[in-house]
Amino acid sequence: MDAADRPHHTFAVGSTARDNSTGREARPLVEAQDRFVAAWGQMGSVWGISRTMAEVHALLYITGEPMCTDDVMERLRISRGNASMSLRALVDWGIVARANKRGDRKEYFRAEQDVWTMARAIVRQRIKREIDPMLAGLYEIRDMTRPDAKPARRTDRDPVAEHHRRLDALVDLTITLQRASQMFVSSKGSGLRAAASMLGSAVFDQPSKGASTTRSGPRARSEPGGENP
Amino acid sequence: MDAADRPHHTFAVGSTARDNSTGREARPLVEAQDRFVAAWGQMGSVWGISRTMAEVHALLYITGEPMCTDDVMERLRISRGNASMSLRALVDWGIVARANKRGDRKEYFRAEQDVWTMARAIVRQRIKREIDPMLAGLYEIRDMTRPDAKPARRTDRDPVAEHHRRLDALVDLTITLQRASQMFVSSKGSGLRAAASMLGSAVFDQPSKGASTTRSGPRARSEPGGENP
DNA sequence: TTGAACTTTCAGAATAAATTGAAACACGCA
DNA sequence: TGCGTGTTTCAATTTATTCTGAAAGTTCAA
Repeated sequence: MDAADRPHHTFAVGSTARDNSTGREARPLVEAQDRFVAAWGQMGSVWGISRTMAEVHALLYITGEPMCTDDVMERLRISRGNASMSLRALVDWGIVARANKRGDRKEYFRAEQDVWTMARAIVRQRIKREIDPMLAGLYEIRDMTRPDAKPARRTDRDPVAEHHRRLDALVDLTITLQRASQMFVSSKGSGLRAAASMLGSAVFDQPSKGASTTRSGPRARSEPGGENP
Repeated sequence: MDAADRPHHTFAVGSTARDNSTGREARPLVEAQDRFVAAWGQMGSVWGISRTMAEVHALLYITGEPMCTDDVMERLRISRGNASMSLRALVDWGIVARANKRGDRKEYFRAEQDVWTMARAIVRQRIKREIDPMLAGLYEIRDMTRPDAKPARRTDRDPVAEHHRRLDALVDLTITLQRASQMFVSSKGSGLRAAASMLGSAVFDQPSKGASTTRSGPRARSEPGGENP
């Protein structure tokens, strides 16, 4: 189940085999581009953005050319509305920029070409859209039950206390993830790689007992582990 | 639009307010649990697993109790089939374990209670299901076009060369992500946090100018086992 | 081997999400 | 102002995903 899934994309190439400095390699190149577009689209649907939006991004990235709405519509065979929405969303995410060609009133769009900059923009958005709200939710839920003034009849097996402990553990995990991500976002160059190669395989780990539950305070930093696929 | 979305879950509590050592705090506790279940379910759909699967996991985690299929069905008001599938998937992911109660033929399930262990299991699966296949795909696509023996008429503006450069940059990013994730997976304790606090804020980044694109050769260690989600 | 107690499967139904296309909307210019 | 060009919106529709529930499958004790 790869590219064979959406035949209309995979082969939508035909007429689009446009001019290349050397006309020669054109067809295979375009086919490879389409394959990439399809693959990236799949990936997109796995990480929660619409398949089309990911495809539009893939197209802009892999060709490197600024394109206007019509170019995208034609190449991807999608409707004007869809193309417009997807482009706008990509601009919102900060991985595609508007660009104007002089003497042409149309708006063109070009994808960020540096993959690390792109990755940072994506992580930034995910912090904002996923991590932050999750954290807010966890706090709110935790506060639905009072820690219960009296430390429970018998100290053992207090369900509410355990419930709080579990939420706190999750809060702790989430905060760490948030900080690590923020650090990556504010890094320069290929931040993650530098960080990763620094840590010998040995450095990881530490006991880690009592989770920190308190809302703020400077702490961890590192790579977005498996965070943002 | 928070919990108000799915009224049937948010209020499915009624009869379920079961015995707690102290019957007192029961209702608020159960409500907080349901709220957590709903929140975690939302999150799940963002990261590509089904809402129900995430809800089942949330329930098992937040109660800390081993539960059988019927318990889950009743509490979440879902069908037997759905409960069964979700539980199995969670076991596959390695974040829920089967457990048996003596003198009871039913199968019980309990969620991993250590959040870091849980996070590692999740990252492990995502490497396998998302990163590895993506990497395999990128290599395959890159190989669709030959690097073109002759170094191009004019050295500048060779579309195929640029195409390769872009794919290589992505490969590089993906491999780094893969390695960082693998490192997290094989860490102990609260790996990420420990690692994070090690690196001063300064270490990040490195010039990384012309994108270290030359990766080529080594096929990385993906597991193109052909299988995907 | 039989059958009660559980679990898994899967076709169809229900639900959710993405897409289209045409109308409404901006903008700059003669 | 009125017009041509280009962009955005959104109700209706199409497509994809998830859920149900009953039937089929397992397992084990007797």
